[in-house]
Amino acid sequence: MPNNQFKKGELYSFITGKASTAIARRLQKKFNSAQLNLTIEQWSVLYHLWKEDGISQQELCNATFRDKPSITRLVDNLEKLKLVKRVASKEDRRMNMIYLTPEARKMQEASMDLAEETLNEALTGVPADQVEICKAVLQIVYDNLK
Amino acid sequence: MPNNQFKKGELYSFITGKASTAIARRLQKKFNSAQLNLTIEQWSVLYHLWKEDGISQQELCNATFRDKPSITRLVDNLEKLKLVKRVASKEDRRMNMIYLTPEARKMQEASMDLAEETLNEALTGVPADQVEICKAVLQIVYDNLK
DNA sequence: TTCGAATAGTTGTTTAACTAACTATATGCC
DNA sequence: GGCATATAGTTAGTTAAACAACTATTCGAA
Repeated sequence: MPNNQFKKGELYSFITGKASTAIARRLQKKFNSAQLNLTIEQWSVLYHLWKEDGISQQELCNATFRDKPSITRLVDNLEKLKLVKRVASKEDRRMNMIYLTPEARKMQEASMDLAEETLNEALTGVPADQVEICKAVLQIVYDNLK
Repeated sequence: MPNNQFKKGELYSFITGKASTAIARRLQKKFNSAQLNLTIEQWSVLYHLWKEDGISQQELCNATFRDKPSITRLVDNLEKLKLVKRVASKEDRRMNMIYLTPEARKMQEASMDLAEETLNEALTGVPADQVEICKAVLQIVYDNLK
């Protein structure tokens, strides 16, 4: 049952997601200024590996909401940068387990600090309770469409 | 002055914008099913031209939050699809004024209906006042980073 | 009036998303 | 055991975003 909250005139910015692209753009510039040679997409993969590495590409697909070809290419590029290694699983030879290199571990703190800084800039002037509501709405939207 | 609303553990989904990509993906599938041979990015350009055509590429850049090369290529592809025409301005020969073709005008209603339907699906179960708060927050975020 | 700066748009390069088609390995059923 | 099916990952092709470098036209100030 549609709830018809949207009129045709206001569809645009919700669909095009200009806020999140602006955040990503700002963070990318901070990475460049800090000589962190990383794209936001590569960072988003490392983000999950910093929490736990030695996971399969399929698990990275689920964590980052990307399809398999996208992860194949991101891991390709991260491997070229010597930030991760593919290791064939012994239990299931179809799987590549992805491990961080020491260089990648060194980048965690600086890049997370820049991400936190970016979000604080983005959310300046927004009351904390509205941020919470916004996060909840975006989660519901994602779940509705999954 | 940062307001430190974010802990490091919850940065991810705000930056990666998974909700808006899910919406765009859903809408793209509806376009494909309806034989509307359009990408979401092409649609986002037509969206502004339906409101007013005969505008310059620069004006399309501002309206769609894209840079000039992106609009050049989107207009290239829309021209190949015979949905728009570039017409050199008589007052300022640097400018291309972009006009819709009759075929493009025919696509307005069906595509806007699908966009509205997609948003209603996305926002099922979200109270209207929370949608308003979320829209306001995303607008502030965009303005903060602009 | 002319020359430097600003503006409008294009082209080339890299990275990435998505789809479809593909290979290789594993699983499960007969 | 052998074959159909599912799963993990790769490759190819198209579209798009971001950035830098470029051309052409216009504007503005000495």
